[in-house]
Amino acid sequence: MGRGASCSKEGVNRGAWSVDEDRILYDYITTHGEGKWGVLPRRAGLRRCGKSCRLRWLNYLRPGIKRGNFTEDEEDLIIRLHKLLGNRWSLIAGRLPGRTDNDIKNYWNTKLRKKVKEHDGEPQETESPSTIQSSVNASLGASSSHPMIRTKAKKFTKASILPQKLAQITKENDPSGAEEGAPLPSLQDQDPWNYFMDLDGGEIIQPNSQDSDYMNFFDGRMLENGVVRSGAWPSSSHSPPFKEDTFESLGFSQLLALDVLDSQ
DNA sequence: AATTCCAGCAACCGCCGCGAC
DNA sequence: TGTCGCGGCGGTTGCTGGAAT
Repeated sequence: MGRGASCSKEGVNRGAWSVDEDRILYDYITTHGEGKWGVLPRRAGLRRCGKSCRLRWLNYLRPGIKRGNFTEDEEDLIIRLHKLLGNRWSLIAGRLPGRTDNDIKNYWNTKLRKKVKEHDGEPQETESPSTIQSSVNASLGASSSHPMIRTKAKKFTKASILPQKLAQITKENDPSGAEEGAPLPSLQDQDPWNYFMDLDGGEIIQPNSQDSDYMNFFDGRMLENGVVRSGAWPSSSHSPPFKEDTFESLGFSQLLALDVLDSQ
């Protein structure tokens, strides 16, 4: 393979890691902690580049790594998350404890992609044509000849959701048809995935920006770590439609912002 | 038994964002 | 404000072992 500026020094081992190298790396990190990947190989006495050490640690040596077959639940979760997030492997991995992004990416490429492809090839009986992708495309005015868009998901620890949009989707998902001004129904007894699968990231979830109207609307009262804080809902008569721990129960400690690129 | 094919997986590459200076 | 280095991420490559021929 090619070069790699940070890994091009001569005398650097490449390829599969030996048991000794693993032991050295493991001992060093358990003693000194993660980070400082650039200087780690020299200090640890490894003839590897820092990136390689980081990858080896994160994908193989790190405690708590779950290896072996994926369960059906994990498969299902990956498929759902991939539908929602696309190839944001690190984010998907964050929702599957013990699984690494590389692991999930490989599993997707070798098994799930085919599985989903076969499934999608069958006639859709229940699924609405308004998939997430199409809704995003529609919001962008994208033509059908360019079904793929490039998205960039970013992590951020504070997020806001348009309350009007949440009220709308909450109302749409409420079969009883709550009246205007009535308290928003709780999602407690509903499948929260329904909401995530309908989310239009570019519309509901606030992209990274510090000076938008959304910020002003929320008057500085934000979701923190994806959790709606009590009292943060702008309308004093409405409780947040999401339970305090709704996101956390889904495994979401963070929300996502989808920045759509090449949108013109 | 030998060879070819292919799936699975570990590792690498290049790019990008972010913080430090 | 611009530059640089580091860390993180997604795409891709290439090795390995089992299945098929």
